Amino acid sequence: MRDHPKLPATTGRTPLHPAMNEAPLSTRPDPRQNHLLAALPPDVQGRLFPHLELTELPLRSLLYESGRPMRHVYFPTDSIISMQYLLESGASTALSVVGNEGLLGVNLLMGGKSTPSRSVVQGAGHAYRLSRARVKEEFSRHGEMLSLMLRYTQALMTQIAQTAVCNRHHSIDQQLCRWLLLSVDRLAHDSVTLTQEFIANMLGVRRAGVTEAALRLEQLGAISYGRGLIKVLDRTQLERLSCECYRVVRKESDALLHYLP
Amino acid sequence: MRDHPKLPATTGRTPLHPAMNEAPLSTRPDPRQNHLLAALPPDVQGRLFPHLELTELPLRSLLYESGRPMRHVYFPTDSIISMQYLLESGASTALSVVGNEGLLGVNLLMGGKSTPSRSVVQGAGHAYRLSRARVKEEFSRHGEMLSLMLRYTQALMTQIAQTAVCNRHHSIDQQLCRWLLLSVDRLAHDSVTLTQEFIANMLGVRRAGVTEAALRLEQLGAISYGRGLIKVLDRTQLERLSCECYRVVRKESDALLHYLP
DNA sequence: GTGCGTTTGTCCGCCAGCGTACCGAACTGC
DNA sequence: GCAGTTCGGTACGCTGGCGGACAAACGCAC
Repeated sequence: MRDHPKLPATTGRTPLHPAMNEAPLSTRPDPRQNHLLAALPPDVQGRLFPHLELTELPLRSLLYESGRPMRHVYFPTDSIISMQYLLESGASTALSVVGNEGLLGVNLLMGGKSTPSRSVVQGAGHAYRLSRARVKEEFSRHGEMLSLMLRYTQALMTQIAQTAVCNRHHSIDQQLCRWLLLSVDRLAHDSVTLTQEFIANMLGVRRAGVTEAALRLEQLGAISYGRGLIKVLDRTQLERLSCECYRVVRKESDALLHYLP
Repeated sequence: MRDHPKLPATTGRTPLHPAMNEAPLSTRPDPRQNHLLAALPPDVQGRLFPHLELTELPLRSLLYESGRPMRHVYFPTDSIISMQYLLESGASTALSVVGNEGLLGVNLLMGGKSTPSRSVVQGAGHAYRLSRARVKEEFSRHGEMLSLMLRYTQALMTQIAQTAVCNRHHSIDQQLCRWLLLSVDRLAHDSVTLTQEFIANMLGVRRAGVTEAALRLEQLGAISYGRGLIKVLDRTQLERLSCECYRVVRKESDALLHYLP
């Protein structure tokens, strides 16, 4: 009963499968900006890298739509994508945040064709993608690719689980901190370009609720912001204000993925 | 800030690894009561079944403790287990409900050794278990076992994700309905033996909140209950009163697992 | 530099759920 | 059959976040 209809958000404003902008090889960013791709052994890289398609991901475009067939697996390089669930009422909740530490489309890897959730670009940038067939083929070799992706899946599950916990027990302030930290961790710089409206949609709260929380964080000197740009000024403080959920997710991903080759 | 310290729940009251009660082979329940075990091809069954250990799971015992090494994968036959996260404050939230349709310990399968969550028996009964080594060995064959478990993992992720959504947007009444349905779906009969206190711990809400919700459901004729026993009288109504979260989870698991061999 | 759409700040009434506490009824053990 | 414990019902004041709405600040386009 706490549903609050929201604009159907980004649906329809942007194409479902954003045009693939294939840049000339010489100017392509290094696929190894993505930690998972970087962690693959040379022989696997040799097989896969020629098939990677560079894809431009404009803000608010959709990688996957709920229930629709998924055609590719995406490896973000400098983009950030949120998995979120859109309710019948139009409200939504973000389930996880994925950047260059991970990939999108784990279900494809696991034999599924779609998910109930959708994936929205929350930080414009790029990703490399591989077709379903190509990924399956590599998967069927049961090599390093498989075990790496499975480990990542665990980290992702932890993140989703912790979102559930956070949604039940923690204040908007704490959730905003968690979410800012998760986003900033996945960027080379320390600013997130998003409006409060968008953030409210991510967290599944009122826009006004985000305004109030952001004001408090600004007064504490943890962030500064304005018109769609949030700068993290004091990371340490943000971590202190955040709930245990952030720390749990961080610790778990570090443990599972940070000792990559 | 909405944390509300609870009794550290079942911790310490019951042994972490409940004594394994190996029944004589003749009286062992059929492992195929568990849908996943049943779905394995005969050759895999032939390899694994001799190594299955029947385990008795008393109410409130723990299969896994947060952060502690996991030694077995469990396949419930007539028991129900909840994965839940225990917060520093002592509060908790259930992330998923697992019965004879699934298994516990997916992270083991995926190369992990522990999870931040713990697993609590919420319906006494039995499960078969396999040692980590045995499972890994079978997994390394990359056969039906692997693909089956991966498909189950997807269903589990959906359940956890939907818990996150539900926690954000739906009333206690709706969550109670969802949770009762998920539990009853995993039982041969239609009663759940649990106190309101325990349910409150699962959902991460006040005990009094559960009382109020249960009263409403009883007045509507959907359930009857008393002293730790809840009977589902009108399943259809319960589904109607429940939120979309239940339906999404149900549909997704059916799609992934119901067309099993 | 004017105008308009976007973004952010603020306000108000409302309520679900919280924390806490107390009580009686039902069951258990002796 | 009595004492002690567990379980469920109820009450009360409180508050975070909701829904809705309006206005000010900002910046882009012309």
